[in-house]
Amino acid sequence: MPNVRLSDVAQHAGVSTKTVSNVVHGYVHVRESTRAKVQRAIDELGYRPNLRGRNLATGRTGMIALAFPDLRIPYFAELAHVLSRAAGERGYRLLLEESGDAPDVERAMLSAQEAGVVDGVLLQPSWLNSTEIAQHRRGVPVVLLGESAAPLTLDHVRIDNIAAAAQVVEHLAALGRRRIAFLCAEESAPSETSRQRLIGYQQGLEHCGLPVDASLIVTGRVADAHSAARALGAALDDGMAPDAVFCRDDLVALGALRALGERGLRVPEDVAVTGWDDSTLASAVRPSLTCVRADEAELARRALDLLIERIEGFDGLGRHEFVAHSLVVRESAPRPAV
Amino acid sequence: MPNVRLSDVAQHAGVSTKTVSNVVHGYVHVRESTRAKVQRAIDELGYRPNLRGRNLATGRTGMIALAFPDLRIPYFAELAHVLSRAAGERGYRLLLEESGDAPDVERAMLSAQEAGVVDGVLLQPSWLNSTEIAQHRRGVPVVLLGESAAPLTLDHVRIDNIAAAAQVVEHLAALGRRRIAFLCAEESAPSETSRQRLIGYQQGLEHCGLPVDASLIVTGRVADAHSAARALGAALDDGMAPDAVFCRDDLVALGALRALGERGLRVPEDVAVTGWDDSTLASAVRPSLTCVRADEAELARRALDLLIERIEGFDGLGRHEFVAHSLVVRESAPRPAV
DNA sequence: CTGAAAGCGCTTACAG
DNA sequence: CTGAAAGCGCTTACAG
Repeated sequence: MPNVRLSDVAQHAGVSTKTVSNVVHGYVHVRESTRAKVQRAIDELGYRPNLRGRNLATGRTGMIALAFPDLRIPYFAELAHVLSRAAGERGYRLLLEESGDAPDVERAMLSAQEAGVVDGVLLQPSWLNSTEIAQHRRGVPVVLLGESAAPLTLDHVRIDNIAAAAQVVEHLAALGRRRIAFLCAEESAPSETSRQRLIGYQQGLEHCGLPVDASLIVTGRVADAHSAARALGAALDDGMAPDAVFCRDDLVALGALRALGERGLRVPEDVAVTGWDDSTLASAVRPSLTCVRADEAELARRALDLLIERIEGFDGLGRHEFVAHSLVVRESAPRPAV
Repeated sequence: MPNVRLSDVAQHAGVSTKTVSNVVHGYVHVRESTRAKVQRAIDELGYRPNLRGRNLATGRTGMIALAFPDLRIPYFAELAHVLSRAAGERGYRLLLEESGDAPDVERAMLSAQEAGVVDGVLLQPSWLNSTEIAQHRRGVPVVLLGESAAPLTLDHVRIDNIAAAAQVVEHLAALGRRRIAFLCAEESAPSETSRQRLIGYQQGLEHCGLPVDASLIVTGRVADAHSAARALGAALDDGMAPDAVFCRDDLVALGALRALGERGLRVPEDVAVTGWDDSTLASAVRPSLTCVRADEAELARRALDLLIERIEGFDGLGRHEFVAHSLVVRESAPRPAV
C-alpha cells in the first residue's frame, strides 16, 4: 500500500515533481510556503523515495562491494566491521562478497558484472596475480587491499608486511630468543602474504645477527589452527627446538599454543609466540597474543577515500599506499625486562 | 565506455528490444537464427545488462539485508557466512547491516527505509522488544532470527534455547558436577537470550535434582571475554567455588578459561566449562570448548525459504520455527567415563 | 515468433 | 523560485 510516488506528492501539493524533488533534497531555494505545503503532502501520503528510481536516474547505487576470502577468518570480519562503519559515514553501504575457494568470484568482482549493483569495489585478492588483476579490470572502480602484488594501474592500500615481520623478529630477539621458527608458509606456491612475512622474518634475523635456518620454517595450511597445531607438533616431535614461534596469523598462533601446550612447553617461558592481525581472540585467549596490528581505521579511511575519488571520476595511475601498523605486546611474548 | 544499452543491441541486430530481452533471458521461443544474430550483436558490442534498469522495471533488487548486532562477534560472522552462501544459491545477495549499539538501525531495517534497496530483511534484534517490532513493521518482508520474543505476525527461526541449556546442565551433571555456575547474565534488563538460557539452566538443575543457587549466577557484560573474566574472577575471589561454569557464549567461556587459569584451577579437572555457538575459536582454543551448536545450515535454509515465500507474496500469519541444535563435546567438559 | 509502446520512479538541464 | 518534459535502461502486457 505505501506505493506513493513522487508524482503523487506533486499532484497532492499542486506543484511539479521538480519542486517535490527540491524539497526532498533539502534544496535551499524553495519558498517557505511551498516547502511547507510539499512537506505536508509528504507526511499525509507517507511518501518515501524509491531508491531504485533514484539509482537509475543518477547512475549511482550508493553501494560498495567488499570482497575477501572468508568472513569466518576473524581478521576479515573485523575488516568488514571497520569498513562498513567508515563507508556508512561517507554515505555508502557495503555489500559483502566472499571469494572462498573460487577465483571466479574475484574475476567477477573485477569485471563489469558488478556495474549497476555497486559503484565501486574493494578487493582483497587471494587467487589472482597481478597480471590477471590488471587484465580483468573492466569498468568498475576498484581499490585493492592486502599483500598481493598489485598492478600499477590500480590503487592499493596495505601495511608494510616486511617491516612489520622484521619488527616481530627484533622483538623476539630482544627477548633473548635465538631459534625463532616461522609457522607457517603454504606447502606449495606460498601466498604473497607469506612471502613478504618471510622476507621480513629473514631481514629481522639478519639484522639481529641471527642465523637463517631453513629447518625452522614450518609449512602447513594457513589461517587454520588445527592444521597449524599438527604441522608444528610434527616438527617438534621431529626434534625442532625453537625458543620462539613467529606465527603468520592469529589462528595459526592458536594452533601453536596448542601444539606447545600439549608437549608441556610453557608460553612464553620456554617458547615465545607471536600472532598477526590482533583479532578479538588475540586478546581473549590465554596467554594473550603479542601480535602485529594494522591500523584498520586508517586503512578503511584511505581505501574508501581512494575508491570514492575513482567513483567521482579520478582516472590517474594507481596509488600505492602503506598505512601504519604496530606491534601489540601481550603475554605470549612480553616486553623484555630492562 | 562499455555503456552499451539493450536498445543499442536491438538496433545493431535489427530487432526490437523485446527480442533482445528474450535472448538475454534465454526465453525458449526465439527462432534460432534470430537468437544467433542477437547473440552476435551482444558479443560484438560487449553488452551487459544494467541491473538498475532491470530492478526498476521488475521491482526486485535480488538483495536481502541481514541485520545483527556486531560482525566482530564470531557467531555472527559465521551466521553471515552461512547465510550468504545459502542466499547465493537462491539467487540473492546479502547486504550486511550491523545494529551495534543503535536501536535506530533495527527500526530502520523494519521500516520501509529498506524498500527499494532490498527485497527482504533477516533481522536478529537485540534492542527492540516484540511490541516495538510489531509496530515498526511497514512493508518490507521480514524474518526474525534469534532468541528475542517475536510478534505473532512475523516469521521467526531459532533454536530451542531452553532445551539446549537444560541439556548442557545435564551433561555437566552426568560428569558429576554439582555446583554449576552461570556466566553471565546482563546486570540489568537481561536479554531474552540470557533469560531463556537461564530458564533452561534452572530446568536442567531441577531435572537432575540439583539445588538452584542464585549465588552461582554471575552477572557481567555479555559476549566479551575480558569483562567475563573479571566478573568470574571477582566471584571466585569472593569465595564462590563452582565445579563447572555454564557460559552464555564462547567469548564468555574464553574469559572463564582465563579467570580459572589465573587462579590455578584446571579445566576440566577442577572446573568444567561450556560455551555456546561453536564458533571457530571454540575448537581452536585449548582446552577446546564443549558447547551448544545451532544447525546453522538448516537455520539459513529455513530463514531464507520463509523470507522468499514472503517476497513472493505469501501474506499469512507468522511462522515460528525451531531448527536443530546439538551439544558438541570437547576437552573443556568431556564425555563422562562409562 | 516478434514489434511498438508504455511504464517502473526518480533526476535534471532548460526555460521562464 | 518553479514547471514541463525528456531521459536513466530495462521489462512486459498487448497486438499481430
